[in-house]
Amino acid sequence: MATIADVARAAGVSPSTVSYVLSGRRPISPATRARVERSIAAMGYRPHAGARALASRRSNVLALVAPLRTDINVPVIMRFVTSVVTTARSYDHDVLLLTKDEGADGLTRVAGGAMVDALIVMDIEADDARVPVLRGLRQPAVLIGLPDRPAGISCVDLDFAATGYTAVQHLAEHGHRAVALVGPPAGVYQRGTSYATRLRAGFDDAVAHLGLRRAARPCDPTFDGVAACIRQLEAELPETTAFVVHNELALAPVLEILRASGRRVPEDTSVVAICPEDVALGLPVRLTSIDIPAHDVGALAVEMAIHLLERRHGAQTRLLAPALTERDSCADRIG
Amino acid sequence: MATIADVARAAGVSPSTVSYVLSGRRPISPATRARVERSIAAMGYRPHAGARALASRRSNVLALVAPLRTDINVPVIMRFVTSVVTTARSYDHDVLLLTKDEGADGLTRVAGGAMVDALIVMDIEADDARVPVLRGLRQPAVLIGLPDRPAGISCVDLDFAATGYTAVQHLAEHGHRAVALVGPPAGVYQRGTSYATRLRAGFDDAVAHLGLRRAARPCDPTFDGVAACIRQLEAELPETTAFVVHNELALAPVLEILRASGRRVPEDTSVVAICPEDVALGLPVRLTSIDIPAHDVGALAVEMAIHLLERRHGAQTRLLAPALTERDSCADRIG
DNA sequence: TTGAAAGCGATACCAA
DNA sequence: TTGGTATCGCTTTCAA
Repeated sequence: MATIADVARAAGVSPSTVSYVLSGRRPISPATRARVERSIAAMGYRPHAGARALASRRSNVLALVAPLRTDINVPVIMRFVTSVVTTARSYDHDVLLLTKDEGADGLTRVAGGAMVDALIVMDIEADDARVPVLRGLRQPAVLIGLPDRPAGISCVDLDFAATGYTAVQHLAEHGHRAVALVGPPAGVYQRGTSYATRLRAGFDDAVAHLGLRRAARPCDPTFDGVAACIRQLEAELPETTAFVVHNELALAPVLEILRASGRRVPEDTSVVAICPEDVALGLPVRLTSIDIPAHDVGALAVEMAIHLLERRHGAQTRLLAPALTERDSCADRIG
Repeated sequence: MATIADVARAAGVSPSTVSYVLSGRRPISPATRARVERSIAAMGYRPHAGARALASRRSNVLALVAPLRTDINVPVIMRFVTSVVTTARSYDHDVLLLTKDEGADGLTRVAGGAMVDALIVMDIEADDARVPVLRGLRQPAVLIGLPDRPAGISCVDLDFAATGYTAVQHLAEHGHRAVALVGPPAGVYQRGTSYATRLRAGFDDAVAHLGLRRAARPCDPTFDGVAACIRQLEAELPETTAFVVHNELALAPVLEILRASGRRVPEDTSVVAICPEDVALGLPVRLTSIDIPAHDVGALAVEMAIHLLERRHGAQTRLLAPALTERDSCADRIG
């Protein structure tokens, strides 16, 4: 493989000049630049990433820790990952993918070995053991999610509390007085994954402030699981006229079960979903929904990481405001 | 950060001894080893990945190129990714994730810069422009999928031709004489993604050999898309009594549409799915299915890459035999 | 505007 | 069984 010295020789300049042509960190005369660039192209030269990382103390790689489980919410995860990878590339970084299962050790491994310049960590739990570890690292970190004590670490996420509030408010404005929440699977709550509890808190707040009645349950995203969930919700609150569904995989079964039991959406029962837009559009009824802006959140996470690296700012928390889109699953409650 | 020299000094040995303790590439006396390991632990020493890559000509990173689009087949992709990442870790490698959108340039970039020791590439098209590029790289590559001309490159995949054949054969054994194929979205065929055409070929082979009639169509995985697809299939072959569905996202709509039009599964209409096991189990009817063994394929791809690196063998193609699991969506055709 | 050379932090060869 | 050290390929400071 050609090295920087080979290129320099071929161009009749010193290695440092080649380096500066590549980095643009000092002015180069047009003539020299042209000769160097021609040699680079002719030899198909690529800087050795390891050598570069060693000398510059920058790997140009971001770590992304994703919950690679098959049991939940896969399409949304994939959207975050896609957004992070493509945005990272636009900042000249690559992405090293770790699973959440590696836990804190994985973080110290890739950070300690200087494999990565910064870390982006998804699926943050309320009392996440990884947060103190991240605080101790040399590299900056951005959390996608919100732990109980985010001090000193950057976070970015949808504002799930506002999302829960907004969903209920919308239903209240349509005259609904009794609303039921179909939540994520029980495991999500048990792990303390904070988006679930935050949404629930906003939901409860709105119910209280607006003087409604409510029922709320976690929900397994299988057909039987959804059926059981709805049965329990209606046993608890028989006058329910609207559902807030915060569980992407449960959406199709919810619609199917309502239909099978003779309740039309939206004429008899209203539904507000919290899910990505294309999911809301891909079901038999076009769902009124609050988007999970995975693309924006992922891109913002990368930008924050890059800015942290450039010391453009310190740790900060950014919660994106929810946006509700009215479609065909919500109607006025008559009478 | 502590370096190997710091550790050596603290342990009263030379840097090379520390290196050999870490790599196990030469015998070390128990006493020395203990002292070194104690220093390593005490100082929290981690070898610098870049320095190591520079000196050893090994990054211990695998590139994984995945189709990070949101429009198709997301959960299966995620399974491949998960399997590759976890298996790579078991061979002491990390995974750099690239999107298919980066194309051949992405491959030459990470390979040319020696960021990775080997590449694993998903979603291979019949005449994939990346294959000749991979052939020219210094690093070995493993394709998940099967191009038209795989010479010189390792491939691993489910045997989709055998899968299509098996699905039809199973239906024929149950007395079905007219079968319809609900395929992947048209885009998948247009891109020439080979699994789609290979399955289709096996499907057609079986139909011919067993003397059946058939219709086959691509299918958009939205509710409306599936409805249109089924309508067209039945217009083309009104006597259809069974569906082979090679489109994960279409499964729920297919069942719903059949049910809505008064056809019971399996009493009136049989369905064989090609999909991951948990998808087959998560629908209102437990589906008779042929598993897409994403976990096995991903793990095998990593193992092949590692063996290629160790020069344990040369390029080879491995197609995994399909396994059909009978569940509740297939019944004998009476009369 | 450019060059020379000192690191960066490992590995692995050559000696002992 | 261990040590010394050249080497990997680049960045960046210091000089010119």
